[in-house]
Order: sequence, then structure tokens, then C-alpha cells
Amino acid sequence: MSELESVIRKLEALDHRITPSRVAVIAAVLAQSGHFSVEEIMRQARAVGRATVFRTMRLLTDLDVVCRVLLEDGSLHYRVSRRGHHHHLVCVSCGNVQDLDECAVADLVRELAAATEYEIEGHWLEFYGRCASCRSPLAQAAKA
Amino acid sequence: MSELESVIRKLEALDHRITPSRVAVIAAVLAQSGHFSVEEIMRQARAVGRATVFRTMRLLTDLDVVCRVLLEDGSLHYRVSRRGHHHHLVCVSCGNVQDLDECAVADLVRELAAATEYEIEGHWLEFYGRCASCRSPLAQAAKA
DNA sequence: ATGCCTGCAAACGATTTGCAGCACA
DNA sequence: TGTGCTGCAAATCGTTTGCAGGCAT
Repeated sequence: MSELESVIRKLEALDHRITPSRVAVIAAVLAQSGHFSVEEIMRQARAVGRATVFRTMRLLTDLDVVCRVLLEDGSLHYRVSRRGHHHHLVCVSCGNVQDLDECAVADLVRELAAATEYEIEGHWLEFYGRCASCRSPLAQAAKA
Repeated sequence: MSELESVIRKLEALDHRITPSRVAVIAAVLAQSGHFSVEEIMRQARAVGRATVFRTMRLLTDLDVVCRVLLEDGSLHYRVSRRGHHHHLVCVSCGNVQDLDECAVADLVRELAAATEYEIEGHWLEFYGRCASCRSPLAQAAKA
């Protein structure tokens, strides 16, 4: 079963209708390799109206098919959520996003809960940096 | 030296002019106890134009006088940055924000850098939960 | 056939910018 | 006295909504 089919089944299971517009948006979303903006989806699904793209993105977010990615400049992007809870490591140079499977904050949450008497419901953690290939253009040039 | 003076000195030191509008915005900002939106500053500095409030907020952000706080609903707020690097614990119920002085992510950053070959430049970490007083209205009632 | 979903356009809120005048340094 | 700062208004950006019709179920 393709990823597309799997998402479609998810929609069906929740009594959402399967329409050409939705399929187009979902296909465009699944075709993305890294993070992407709503605008990029609109570019790749030109036949679909703006409003519908936004509505579908919200639907996909609610269904945990995609997750939001906050970029350092404050703009909101999305990315396919192929796992459960995880964090992102975003390259500020090339925009590549790497998933961090382990949630190393779990311990922290426990300590924090004890120390602050807060009941911690969630957290948002993203790292920004420069990936190996962007770190040293010289190193890349040297390889060639 | 009051906090207001101290911020003003900071502006002067960087060759920014001290104007009534800026002072009004800065005073309003410093008067905030928790996090706040630009709108709240505009309400408290009615004489100052929208654009100027936004321009001043950007200035204060660049000067590290305030820092941005991302709320869970995606809206952007600010809060006075009375320390250096730290994180926030936001109560989703009453909106209270608590600073977390220790940056417990520092170790994580180091491990991550080694594991991924990224050069980590920064990170964004915020926790969401319910504070002690919001956790249990019953417990509060019982106290009375 | 029913009503969810659609596209369009207009509304929307938050933020930015162009501009001519003003006032701080 | 020069130019950085101002307020105003209009522009802009990203997103949402109202509506009349269309299509999946």
C-alpha cells in the first residue's frame, strides 16, 4: 500500500470525502522531500484553489499526516510526519531538515514537572545549524 | 539606574535616537509582567502609531531587550528578556510564563553535533503545560 | 438525493512600507 | 542643520470565510 493510499484510507476512516482536490494536495505533500510551505503545494497543485489547500493542510495536520515546522525567521512550514513525536534539526544554510527520533527532552520534562509543579502537556524543540555539506564549502571543493 | 534608563542607554550607545514615542513603547514593554502582544503595547501607548510600535519592537528584539515567545496557537508574543539564554514554560490555561534559567539542552547540543555533523547554531525550546494553580481548581477550592 | 467539499472573491489580522514633515543630536 | 524618526495611510502577506454550485457517497 502506497503512502498515498494509506493517507486516503485514513481520511475515509474518519468520514472525510475523497476528492480530486484532496488527492492532488496529498500527493504534492507526500512528494516533498523536506519541509515545505503552503505556497509550494499551491505551486504543485495549481488546479486546486488556495482555500482548499489551506483547508486540506489543516486536515492533514489534525490527522498527524504532517507536522508544523517553525523556521528561524518565524515562518511556518510543514513536513510529512513519518513518525510519532520527534524534533527537527534544520540547516539554516540549505534548509535541509533532519528528524531526531529520540526525544531527549523526556527526562527533562519529568524533572521540570517536579520542580515547577506544572503539569507539562507538550513542548516544542527545534535545533538550527549548518549541515555537514554546508559547513565547509572548502571541504567539498577539496573532494572534487 | 532604572530598567528604563538602562534600555535608553543601550539605545544611545548604538546611535539610536531617544524619542517620546520610543520611550513610551519601552515603558509599556517594561511594565508588562508576563508575555504580551504588540497589540497590548499599542493599547498602552495610544499616542504612538502602529508602525512605530512595530519598528520599536523589532529594535528591542535586535537589542535583546525583549525576546519572542511562540504561543501554542502559533501567535507571536514578546516578553522582557531579563537574562541571557533561557527557555519558557508557558501555562496553556492562564498564559503565565515561567523562565527556565538553565539551558538543559546544552549537553544535547553537544551530542547532537557529534552525531549529525551539524554545526549547531541555536535552538528553540518551549514547554507547554498547566501551572499549579490551574491544574486543580478543586485543590484551590479545598484550600479556601 | 443529501450535504460535504469546491473555487472564487472578498474579508481578514498582523505586519511592512512610502512618504512628507518633524525634532533629536 | 541634517537625517533618523514619526504618523498616516496604503500596500502587502498569509490565511480564513461566505457563498452558490458541484460531486462523492
